[in-house]
Amino acid sequence: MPELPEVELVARAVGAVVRGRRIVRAELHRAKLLRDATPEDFAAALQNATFTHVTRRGKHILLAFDRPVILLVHLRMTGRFLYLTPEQDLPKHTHAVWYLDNEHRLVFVDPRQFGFMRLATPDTLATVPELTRLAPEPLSKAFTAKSLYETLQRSRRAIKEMLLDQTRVTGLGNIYAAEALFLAGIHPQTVAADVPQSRVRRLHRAIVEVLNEAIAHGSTMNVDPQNVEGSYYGGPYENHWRVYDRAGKPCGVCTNEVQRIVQGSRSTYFCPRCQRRKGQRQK
DNA sequence: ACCCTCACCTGCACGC
DNA sequence: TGCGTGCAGGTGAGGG
Repeated sequence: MPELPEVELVARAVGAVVRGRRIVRAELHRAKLLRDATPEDFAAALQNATFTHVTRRGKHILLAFDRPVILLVHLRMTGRFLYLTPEQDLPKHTHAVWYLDNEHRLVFVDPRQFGFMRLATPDTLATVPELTRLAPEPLSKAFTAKSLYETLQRSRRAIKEMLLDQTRVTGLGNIYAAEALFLAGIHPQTVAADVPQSRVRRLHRAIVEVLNEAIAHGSTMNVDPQNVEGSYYGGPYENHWRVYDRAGKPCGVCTNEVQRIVQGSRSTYFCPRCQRRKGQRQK
């Protein structure tokens, strides 16, 4: 679910409420949530630890403490953090609970149970399997038009599928991959290696733009950990997408109908006029 | 090494 | 109202 911008906003929102808080007790209610460790390990590693900072790598959230422990969390499709007042009941699908020293609880809920956590240390973080193969952060200097071009040149896969591959480009998901391709005017089924360098430069700019735009527009309400029922994409900024989930609706640029196709068993949305295939010509 | 499909789960919107 | 169907924002294992 959440893609890089939402994960970034969740990390900031969680950090804002837990930084400096000590964990009185930590409970893992669903053992399988934690890879390679038990609920007992989880409780022992975090009891009496104080949160120091919350960061992000790709779509992973990294919780750091005043001891050499890093808790890595991936929300996948439906994982959420909530910050509960003492009066609030544990929501359905609560899989982890951190009892804080201010009587509040941080909880992790995940109806589809796709999310996961892993215990690491600052020293072993670089060797954590989920992180080792990730491409550079798209909002860092390491992500350049040149590096993107070189990556795309090495593959005959469709450009849209390449953008979803976290080992090639990190942070994009189904929504922002579609949005970036629209901004760059690239047909999603174009073979990655066939995208000319000038278009890749535009794509690079588009990726940075859609990610930054989403972070800037992300309403606090959407990611407020106290907003138990909230959706990452709901609220006042819902449906601001240019093509995603707009099949049959007019493109905002040319008024043609946005199309939905299936790639790798996932929906892709695009404007057939603004995103023509190489060799396709306007009628 | 690359590329493809399916599996992992629950919830929701839709049509009958 | 109730039930079946298809679909959902993300990977990762296992096959060719």
